[in-house]
Order: sequence, then C-alpha cells, then structure tokens
Amino acid sequence: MVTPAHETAVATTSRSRMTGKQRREQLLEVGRKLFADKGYEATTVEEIAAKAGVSKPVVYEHFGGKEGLYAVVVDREIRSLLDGISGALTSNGHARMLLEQAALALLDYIENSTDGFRILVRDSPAGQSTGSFASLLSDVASQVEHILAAEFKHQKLDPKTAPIYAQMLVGMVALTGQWWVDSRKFKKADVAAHLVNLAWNGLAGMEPKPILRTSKLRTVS
Amino acid sequence: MVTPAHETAVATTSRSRMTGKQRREQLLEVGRKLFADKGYEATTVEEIAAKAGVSKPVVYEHFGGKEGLYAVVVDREIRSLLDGISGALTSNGHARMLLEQAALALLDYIENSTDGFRILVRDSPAGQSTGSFASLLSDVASQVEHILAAEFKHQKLDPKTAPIYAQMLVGMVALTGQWWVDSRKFKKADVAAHLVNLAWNGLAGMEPKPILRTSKLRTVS
DNA sequence: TAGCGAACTTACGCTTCCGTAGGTTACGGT
DNA sequence: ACCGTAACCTACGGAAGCGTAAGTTCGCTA
Repeated sequence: MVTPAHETAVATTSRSRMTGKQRREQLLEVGRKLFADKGYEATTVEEIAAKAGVSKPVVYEHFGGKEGLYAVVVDREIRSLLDGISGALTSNGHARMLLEQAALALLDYIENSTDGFRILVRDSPAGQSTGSFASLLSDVASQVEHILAAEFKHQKLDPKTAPIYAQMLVGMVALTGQWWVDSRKFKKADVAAHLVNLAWNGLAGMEPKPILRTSKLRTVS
Repeated sequence: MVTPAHETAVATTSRSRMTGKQRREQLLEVGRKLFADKGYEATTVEEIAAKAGVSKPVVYEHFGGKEGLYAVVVDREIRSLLDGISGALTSNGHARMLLEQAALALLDYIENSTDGFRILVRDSPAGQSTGSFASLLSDVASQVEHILAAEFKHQKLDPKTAPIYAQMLVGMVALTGQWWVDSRKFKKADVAAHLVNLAWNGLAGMEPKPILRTSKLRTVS
C-alpha cells in the first residue's frame, strides 16, 4: 500500500523467517496501517501479529508491547512531519513564501503518508492532553509565532497578538489538510495557493486566480 | 468523593432516591464530565455509576449501556453547538458580521460547555470516520460554503472554489477555539476580533487594533 | 554434521469491564 | 396499614485482550 519503493519482494508478503530488523520494520508498517484505520484502542496486538504473519510474542519481543510499538510509529511520523514543516519555516525568504512552503510541506506529507497523518490526528493511548498532534501543532505554532512577531514589528502591529494569529494560521492550514485527506477534489497546488490567498489577502482582497510563487523544489526526506 | 456541595439543590449531590428523570439528568452530567476528562474508552460504566452514587444496573436501566449514554450526551452537545452556529450564520447582515457572530457563537459554547466541547473533539466509540465533530464541521462548512458562493459571485471570484475557503475559515475558527480552551490568556472578544481581522483583511492588510462590530446580543440557550 | 543462537510458536494466567439475573427497599396511593 | 410499583442493590457470567513461560524450528558457522 505504502512504499511502492523497493520491489514488492519485501515485507507484506514474505513467508517464513525474517531478520530482526526486517520484521521490526514490517511490524511498524502493519501497525501504522491498523492504527490509522481503527485507532489505538481498537487495534489488538494479536491483530497486528496476525497481519504480519507471526504470533503475538514476536511483537513483545521487538517493542515490549502495544504502547511501545505505537510510540515508535508516532515518533517517526512526528519527526517526519515536523522536519518538513520546520524546514520550510526556517528557510529564508518573504513570510508569504514561508507560509506557502509550510502549507505545501503539510500537504506533501499528507499525500505521501496518509496513514501517518490519520494516526496523528486521532487520540493517543493514555488520552493525555499532550495528544501528539496537538503538541505538534503548538510546536509549529510557536515557530510561526516568532516569525509573525518579527513581521509585526515592521508593520506597526502589536507583537503580543502574534500567538493568536499563529494559532489561526496553523489551524487554518491543519484543518484544511485534514479535510483534504478525505475529499481530494482539488489539486494540492491549488489548495496551497488558495490557502495563501486567504491568509495573505483576506476575504476582502482576494485574488481571483491565486498561484504559487514557489518553484516546486520540495521532495524532502 | 465529588461535590461536597449541598446547596446546588439539583442533581449532583442528592443522596438516596431520585425520580427517574432526575437520575437520568444526573447520569448525563456525570457521564459528560468523565467522557470529557478521560475519553470514551477509558471511562467505565461502573465509574459513572459510582460517581453518581448508584450502582451499575441503574445506568443500564436508563441508557441501555455505555454507548447509549454517550450517544445522548453527544447528541445534546452537537445540537447545542450547531444551534448556536447555525443561528449566527442564518441571520441577516454583512458576511463579515456573520463570521463575527459565528466565531462568537463557538467561543461562547466553548466557554459555557467546555466539557461538551472536549468530548466533541475527541474520538467516537466505534472510531467511525463520522467522528461527530468532523461531521459537525463539514455541516457548518457547507453552510459557510453557500454564503461564500453567493458572495463570490458579487466579487467576480470563482464560486467553485468556495468549498476550499469555507473549509479554511471553519478550520481557522475551530482550531483557534480548540487552542483557546486550554490557553485562556486572551479575552473572548479579542480572539473573535482578531479572527475576523485575519479572515477579512489578511496578513497584508491587518488592522492594528481590530474591534467587533457587533453589540453583544449573545446569551442564547 | 553438530551445535548454537535467533526467530518463532503454543498455551495459558490474569485483569478489566461489559452486561444481566434476580432479589430488596422505599414511597405513594387507597 | 396494606400493596404495588419504581428505584435500586449484590452478585455473577463471560468475553476480550494484554502479557509471559516454556518449548520448538530454522539457518548459519565451525
């Protein structure tokens, strides 16, 4: 399903014995898929094992339990997504470009790792308020906040309000992404262009046909 | 355990027998609180019963089980929130006013029914993709979409892009609300004003000190 | 070709929690 | 003062699922 890379050969099919590392990766893939489809609680260890063609103790051998596996899956996803977005936000250029880049980074991630995104959006095991995605968003928001604060000073706006606007921007982008996961009726570049259009010009000053300023030099990670 | 209060008269405290309706309402309150704090799965029927000062079968008597109770709780919350927002969106006035009203409606709801909001934001029992909140948002988005489509025609913008912008606006408002639940460092009216400011003027044309146009005639339900 | 370690299995204990069967207590009507 | 009914209880059956103990097979290396 994911990773059409390598030939099919690996993972999903392979009967009989694997090396430890292979099995580990395979379990991570299987687990990610299941967690994405059914959520953490509803996914059973046995199910993961079965789908990987092994028996339960193998999972315990590698990850110590369900939470262990989940933790690794989530960690990888967060890293991957955060890398993309932070990369976009810390590059040089006009704020508008950064926004554009960051939006594209999210949409890229969603496109390439839909399952991962679904997991992040769902809830975490212990129901801790640090719900992975929420904390990731506030992390991103914090970066955006600094950028905005600097920008605001140039424009005679109150830098103390930066956190609010940061949240709004992040929320706008994030929930648009979440919506785009399901209804893929629009092209990625168009979504990003409209995103920037609204954020930059507002409803009062929208451009009729917004386009991206960036050449597509994505393809990170 | 909970509520050493007596004076509140209704529900939460009362020892000994209640009438069916009272107990039902009390169980709904207790359940809502627990679901909000711990999520659906992590909340046990026995816990609900205990906190209400009764034993398990009482819950089954009234709601048929955990899902039944949860369904009623969620249904009430959705109704309540949707009423507020739809009311705001279907009133007459400039689009900008509608946005302002709708944002305020959400923030009001969050303020008055924080627990309910937390429940809606969390996941649902069966993990169905119709995750209550998601479907509520797409419901709201659809209303916004119509308003925008009409507006776009007046401004020579493509009405076909209305769904995207609807989603963005909804996402912006919703996630800002979600953030505001936790960090209440800003006043409700300010958040709403900034929300409108960004949505309407965009980052390029922001007003330094945005204020609300609406007299506060909220206080619904 | 013996042996040794990594990969993997079967089988089970144990906890948690849902849901129900069947009995008990209080309160209002007559 | 009786009795019926609505409110409530104790106590259990049973399923689901996590995690582990102890044993087995495969494949590589000497």
